[in-house]
Amino acid sequence: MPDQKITINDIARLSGVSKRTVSRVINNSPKVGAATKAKVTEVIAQYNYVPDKQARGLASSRSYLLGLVYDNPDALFIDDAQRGILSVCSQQGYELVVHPCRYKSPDFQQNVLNFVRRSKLDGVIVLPPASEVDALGEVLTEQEIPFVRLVSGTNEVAENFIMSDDRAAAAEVAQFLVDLGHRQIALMTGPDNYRSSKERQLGFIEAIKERGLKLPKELVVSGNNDYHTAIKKGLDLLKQNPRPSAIFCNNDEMAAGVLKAAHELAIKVPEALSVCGFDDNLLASRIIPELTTIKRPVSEMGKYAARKLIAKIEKNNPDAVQQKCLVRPELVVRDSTGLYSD
Amino acid sequence: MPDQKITINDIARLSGVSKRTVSRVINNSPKVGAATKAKVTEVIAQYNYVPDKQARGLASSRSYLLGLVYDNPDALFIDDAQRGILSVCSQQGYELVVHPCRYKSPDFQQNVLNFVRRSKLDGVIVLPPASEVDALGEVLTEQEIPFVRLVSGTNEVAENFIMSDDRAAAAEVAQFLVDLGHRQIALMTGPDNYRSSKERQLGFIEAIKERGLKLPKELVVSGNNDYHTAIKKGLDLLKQNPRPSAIFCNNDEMAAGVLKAAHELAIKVPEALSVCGFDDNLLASRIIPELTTIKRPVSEMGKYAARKLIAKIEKNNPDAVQQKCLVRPELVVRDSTGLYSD
DNA sequence: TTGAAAGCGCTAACAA
DNA sequence: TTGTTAGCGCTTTCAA
Repeated sequence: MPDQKITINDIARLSGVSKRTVSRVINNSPKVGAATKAKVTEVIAQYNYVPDKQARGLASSRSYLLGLVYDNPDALFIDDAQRGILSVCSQQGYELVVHPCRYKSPDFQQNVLNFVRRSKLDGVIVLPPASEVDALGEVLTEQEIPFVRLVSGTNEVAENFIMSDDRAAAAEVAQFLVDLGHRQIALMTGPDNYRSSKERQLGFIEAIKERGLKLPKELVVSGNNDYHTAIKKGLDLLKQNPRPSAIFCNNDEMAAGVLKAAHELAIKVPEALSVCGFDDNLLASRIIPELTTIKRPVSEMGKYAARKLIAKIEKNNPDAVQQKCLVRPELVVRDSTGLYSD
Repeated sequence: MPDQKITINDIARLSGVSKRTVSRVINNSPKVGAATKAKVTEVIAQYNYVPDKQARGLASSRSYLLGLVYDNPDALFIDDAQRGILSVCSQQGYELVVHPCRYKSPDFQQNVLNFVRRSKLDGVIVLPPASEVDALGEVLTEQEIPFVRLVSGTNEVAENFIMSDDRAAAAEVAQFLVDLGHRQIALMTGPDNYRSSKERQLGFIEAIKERGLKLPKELVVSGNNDYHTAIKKGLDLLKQNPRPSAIFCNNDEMAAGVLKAAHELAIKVPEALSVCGFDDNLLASRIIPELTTIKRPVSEMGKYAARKLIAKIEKNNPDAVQQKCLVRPELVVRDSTGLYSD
C-alpha cells in the first residue's frame, strides 16, 4: 500500500538534495547530474511517490488534463476514439475529460472555451462533425489552446489534423461495385454540410465517372445519416424504374435503412440489390444480411491525435507535431453485396 | 470575451471586502451578510470570474473531478450513462474523467485506486459489470473515497447504489410471452458471474413457474452476452424437437444472434418463433424484425448516480445520499414477438 | 549542476 | 459577520 502523504519535500530530504532538484528529475530536466538523478529516482520509486497534479498545475499553469469535444450521435465511434486516446493518455500521465456539446449552437466556440478554461485543460481533441467547424479552430489558435481535429480529408495542416482518406475509400466502393458488374449504381449522401459526406461523395462520383458510368440525378439521393429518413428515401429510390442494382450509403445507419426498405418491397439483398455502408458500426455485422462497408481505424486515429496533441503541449517533439497523419479506411466485404444478375 | 486573469484578489479588491469573504461567497457559506454577498456576487458576474479549480483543489484537497469506471463492451450503454452523469456534473461544476479498465484483472482495485489518486478525484461512479465487484466497494469505503455503483438489484445499501429492477422486468417478459400463448419458452442466460444475468434469470424463471409452466433444463442455455456464441447456442436450441416457440435472451446482442440462427434455419420470426432481448440497444430498432426488448433508463440512472455522488462528496444533503434509487426497466414491444400459433 | 526563496490562487485555522 | 495569516505541493525566477 503506497503512502498517501509523501511530498516533494520528503523526497528531497530523503535523497539529500533540494526540492528544486527533485523537481528537475520529475520533469526530466537535462541539467541534473547522473548520480543525483539516479539517487532521486530510486527514492521516488522506493516511496512510490507521485507528484501532485494540482500543485504542479497551479505552479506551472498546466493540468495534465485533455478534453474530448464531440457532438456525434454515434456512440460507437466515440467509444472507439476514446479508447485510442486513453491508451496514449494513460501512459503519458494525462487524463481525459469528456465534453459532448452542440456544434450547431451559436455559443459552440464559447462553450468549448469555457470547458477548457474551467479545468485549465492542456488541450483538446475534437471529433467530427464538431471538428469540421473552422471557427473553432480559429478561436483555439487565437487563444493558444493546443488542439487536434479528426476530419475526413487529405490536405489539412498536419499540425492540427488527423485525416481519414474517405474519398479514396468511397472510390474503392465504387470500383468494387462496378467490378461486380453493377451499372445502375445509386448514392445516398450524408448531410450536405459534413466534410465526411462531401469527401465520400466526391470520391464515389469521380470513380464512377472514371469507369465510364453515369450518375444521373435520380440516382443521387440526399440523406442525412439518419435511419428513418433513409428508409423513406430508400423506398422512393427502389420504386424507380429502372431501379438501381446497387446503392452506396454514406453511413451504416442509412444502409440499414435501405435494407429495411428493400425488405418492405421484397427485394432480395444481395441477389437483386447490393447495399454498401460506411463506418463498420456494430450494426454492420449484426444485421441480416451482414453489411459490406468501410471500416475507419478510429481507435488508431485517436492514438495519433493524443500523441500529436501531447507533443504540441509539451513542445518537446516537433517531428510528432509536424508529421502528417493520414489513415486509409478499408473495405470490408460481407453479405450485402453481390454480382450483378439480370 | 472574458478576461482570463482575474483572481480572487481582484474580486476582493473590486468589491471592497477581503478575499476570505469572496471565498465564502464562492462556497455558499451561510455566514455572509446579505448585502456583502450581493455585492460580491455582482462583481463576480460583472468580471465573469471563475475560481481556479486547481488552486481550490490544492487548498481544500478537492478536485471537482469525478471518475467514471467501467469495463463494458457495450459502448451505447456507456455513452448513455455518461450523458446522464454529465448533465448533472456540468450544472454542479464538476467534470468527468473516464476510465475503462479490466475488472477481472487481479490489480483491478489497485488500478482504480491509482486512478483516483492520480487526479485526486472527488469520487467515482462504477458501471456494471465492474460495479458488481464487492471488493472494490470495500476498498473504496476503507479509503474513504466516495462512490456510487450502478447494479441490477432491489435491496442494496441506498447510500452506495443505483439499482435497476431487472428481475421485475424479466418477469414482465415472461408474463408477456405467456400471455401471447407460448408454452415452450426458452431462456438464454448471460455470464454466470454477472448480477444482471442472475437477476434476470431469477425473475424470468420465477414468473414462468408462477404461471404453471415448466422450464426444463434443455430450455435453459447458458450464454455469455456474446453475439457469435448466441448464434451457435441458438442453432442448438432451435434444432431441438420439440423446439421452443419463444426465447428470452439476456441481452440484445444475443437476441440478434438467435435471430441470425433462426434465419439460417429458415424459421420465421415472429410467425414461428418469438425472440425477446434486453437493453434496447441501437441494434434492437435496426434489426429485421425489430426487437421486442427491455429498455433500462440508463441515462436516468446516470443522473441519479451523479446527484448521489455529489451529495456524498459535499455532505450537504443527507437526504439525497440516503434516498433509495431504484428504476424499473420497461418492456418495449416491437416485431420479434407474436401470438403463438401451432 | 545545484539551491533558496517567492509565488501559483485558493481555503482553513484563528482572531477580531 | 468579517479579516489576517498560513499554508496546500509544486515550479520558477534568480543566484551560487
